[in-house]
Amino acid sequence: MKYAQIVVFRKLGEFDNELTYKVPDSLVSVLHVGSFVEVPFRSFSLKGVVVEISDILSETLDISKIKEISSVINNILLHPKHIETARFIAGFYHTSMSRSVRLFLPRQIWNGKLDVPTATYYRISELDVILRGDKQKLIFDMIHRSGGVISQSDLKSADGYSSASLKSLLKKGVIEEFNELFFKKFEPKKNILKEPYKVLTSDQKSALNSIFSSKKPILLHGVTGSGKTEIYLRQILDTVKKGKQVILLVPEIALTPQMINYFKEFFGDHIALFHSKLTESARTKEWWKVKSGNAPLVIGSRSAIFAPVTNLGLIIMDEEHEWTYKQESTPYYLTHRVAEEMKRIWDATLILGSATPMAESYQKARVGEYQYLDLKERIHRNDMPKIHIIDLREEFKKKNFSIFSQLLQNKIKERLENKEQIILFVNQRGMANAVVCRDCGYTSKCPNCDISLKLHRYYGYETKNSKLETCLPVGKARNSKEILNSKFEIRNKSEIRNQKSEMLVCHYCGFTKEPELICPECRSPYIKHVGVGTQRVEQEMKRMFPSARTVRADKDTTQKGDGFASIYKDFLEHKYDVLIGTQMIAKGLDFSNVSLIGIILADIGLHIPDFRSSERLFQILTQVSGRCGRGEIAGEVILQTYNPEHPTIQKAASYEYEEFIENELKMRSQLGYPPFNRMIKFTVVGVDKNKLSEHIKIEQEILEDIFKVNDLSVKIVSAPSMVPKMANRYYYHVLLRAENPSMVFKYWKPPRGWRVDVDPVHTT
DNA sequence: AGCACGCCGACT
DNA sequence: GTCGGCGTGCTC
Repeated sequence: MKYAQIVVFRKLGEFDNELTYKVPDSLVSVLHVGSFVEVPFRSFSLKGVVVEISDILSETLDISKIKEISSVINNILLHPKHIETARFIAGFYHTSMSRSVRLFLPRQIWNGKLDVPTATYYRISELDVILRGDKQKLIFDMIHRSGGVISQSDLKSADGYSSASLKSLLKKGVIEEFNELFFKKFEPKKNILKEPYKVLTSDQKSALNSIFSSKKPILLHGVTGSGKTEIYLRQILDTVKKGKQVILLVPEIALTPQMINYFKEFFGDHIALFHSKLTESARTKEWWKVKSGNAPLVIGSRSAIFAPVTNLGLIIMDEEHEWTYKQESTPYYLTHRVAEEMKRIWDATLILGSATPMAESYQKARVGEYQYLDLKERIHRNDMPKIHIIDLREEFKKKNFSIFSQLLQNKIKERLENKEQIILFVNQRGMANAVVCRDCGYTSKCPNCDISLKLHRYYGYETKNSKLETCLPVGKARNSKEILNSKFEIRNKSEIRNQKSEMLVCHYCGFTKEPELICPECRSPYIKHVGVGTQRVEQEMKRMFPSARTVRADKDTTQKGDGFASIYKDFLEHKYDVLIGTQMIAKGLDFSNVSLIGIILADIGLHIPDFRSSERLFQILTQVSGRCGRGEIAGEVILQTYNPEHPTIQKAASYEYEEFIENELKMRSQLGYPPFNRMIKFTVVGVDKNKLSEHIKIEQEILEDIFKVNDLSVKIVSAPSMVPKMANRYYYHVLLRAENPSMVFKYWKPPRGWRVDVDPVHTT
C-alpha cells in the first residue's frame, strides 16, 4: 500500500498540518508529488496538494483511521521541485508546509478552480463583403489589419468600437466569435522577435563570460547606467533558446516600465507579469501562461519567484538590496534565500544585481559563496554626478535659517535660468524620531548597542497608582478627545489627563533615558528632533522662487488617482521645473533633463534606530544621485547634512561602495550584528498585559537555558512594540540574536500564537 | 478553523 | 451535585 502526505486547504483558518491518506490502487499510476487531490475530511471533503508519497505508514498512526484519497483533480499541478522548495521554506522560516505550498498557488487555484482561462476572439469568416456602416467597416478593417483575428479585449479598447456594430457583423456572418486559450503558443525558434542590437563594452563582455563559466550565484555590482540590463538580456535570450525559463525579479514592477518594454521587443506577448496589484483572475491567467510553457520570461516582484515554471534555467534579482524582497507576513521569507535554494534544486544560474549590494550578499561574495563581478564604467554619456557636501552647522552659524543652504539656493537659481530640471529629495523615513544638536550634530545613541535612540512621545493617562501609563503615540492622536473616541481601552474617562511624556528608547536592548535639554558635547540648547517634510520644502520653494513650477510626490499626492505615474509623466514632459519627493522618486526612473539634485537633510537616514541605518542611507544616497546626469547635461548633487564628516556620507559622496561596505562589515562583526550573527523575531499578542509579560518571561528563560546548555552565546531582548496597545491587544517582540538562533527549534517549539520571523528586516 | 474534551467556579 | 466558562488539542 502507498501512502501520501497531503496539505489541505481551507478558505479560512490556521489548520495546516500534513495529513496521511491511502493511495487507492486505481490512482497509483497518476498520483505524483505535486498532484492536486480531493480527500475526505471529517464529514466533508477538502482539496489539497500531495507533498510526499511513501510505502510505509508512520508508527504513530492508526491504520484504521487512515482514509483514501477520493480523486485526483490535476496530477501535475506543481512540479516536485516546487514541493522541494516549499519544504525548504517551511523548515528554514519555521512555518507549515501548507503555508509554504500556498505561496506557489494563486488563491483561485487552491480554492479549486482549475479550468485554464480562455479569452474571446473574433475572426473574419467572409472576406468579400461590402459594408455600409462606417463603424462596421472600422471594426472589419481592424480585424483585417491584425491578421484576421483579434481578441475581444483589444477590440473593445480600440477607438471607434461599438457593440451594436459588432453584433450586426456577427449576425451577418461576416465575422465569427470563438473562445480559445488566452495565450499563444511559444516556440523559441519562431517566437523570439529579434537578436540583441546594442554593442557591448569590454566590461560587459567579460562579465558575461564570467557568468557563463561560474557555478556559483553571481553578485553583479554596477552603478546606475552601467548596463546591467543588457547583460540580463543576453543571459535571458541564451537561456530561452535552450528551451528553459527565466524568472526576472524587480523590487516594484510599477517602477520598471522601461525595462519591461525593452524585453517586449524580444519576447512580445510571451512575458508573464506578476505583481501585488494584479486582480485574482489576472493572476490566475498569468499563472497558467507560465504553467502551459508559453511564457519563457517571468517578470515580477518577489512573489514571481513562485511562478509555476517547469524547466527553470535562470533567476535574476535586479536591485537585490531592496527590502521589498523580504516578505513581511508569514512565511517571512527573504527572496534571496529562496532563489539560492531554487538555483541549487534546478541547477540554474542565479544573478543578483545592484549598485549597492546588501551587506549580507557582499559578505557571501567575500567568503567565496558568491562570485563577485564589478561593472566599473557607466556606458553612455556622463560620469556619476559630482556630490557637494554642505555643512548645515556652518549655515546655522552664518545665521542662514532657511532649509536651503546658500549654495543650493544659487544652484537652483542657475538651473532654473538654464531651463533645466531639479529634484529636491526629502528623506522621510524615521522622521522626527531622533534628537540632533543643531550646533554640533550630536545624536543620542545607546551605550550598549551603538544604535540611535528613538524618541517616543505619548499622550498618557494616570492610573490609580498615579503612574503615567502610555496610551497613544503622538501623531496617532492629537488630544485627549481623540483618545476617548479611539478604540483603545480606557477604563475611566477621568483617567485622561492629556499629559505628554517623552522618552528616548533603544529598540535593541530596551535602554531608556530622558531626552537631553542641553547638548552634552557642546552645551548648545539647540538640541531637538529634526525633520523636514515635503510640504515644508514646497513652501520654501514658493517663497524663494515664486515663478518656478513645482510638484510634490509623496504619500499624500500619490495615493489618489493613478498615483505617481501622471506626476512622473508630467515632469518628464517638463510641465514642472522642480520635483519634490520622498523615497519613491529615487528608484529606477530615468530623468534625462534633470541636472540638479538637492538632498535636503541627509542625516535623517543616519538616525533610524536600526543596525542597517548606515547601509540604507548609503543605498538611498547612491540611488538619488543616479537620477541625474542621465542625459546630455552633466549633473550635480547638493547634499545637506549636520554630519559632513560621517563616513557613510563621505563614502556615498565619493561613490566608494567597497570601502563603505568593508568598513560597515567590520563594525557589524565587532557588534555582533548580521551577517555575523543572525536573528529571529517572535511577535506575541495578548489581552492581559501582566499574563503576557509573565508568559514571555518564562519562555525567555527556557530559551536562554537552551543556549546555555549547548554552550552557545545568545542575546535575547523582549519589549512591547511601538504601539503597546492596539484594539485592546498588547504586542510584544522577542528578539533572539545568536550565531545560529534557528537551532532552538530542535529543542523548543514556539507556543501557540507566536509569530516567527527568521532573519527579520524590521527589528522593532 | 471547528469541534470535543476536560478542568474549575456558580447555582437550582 | 451539574451547568457552562474557555484553554488545549486533534483533525488522516
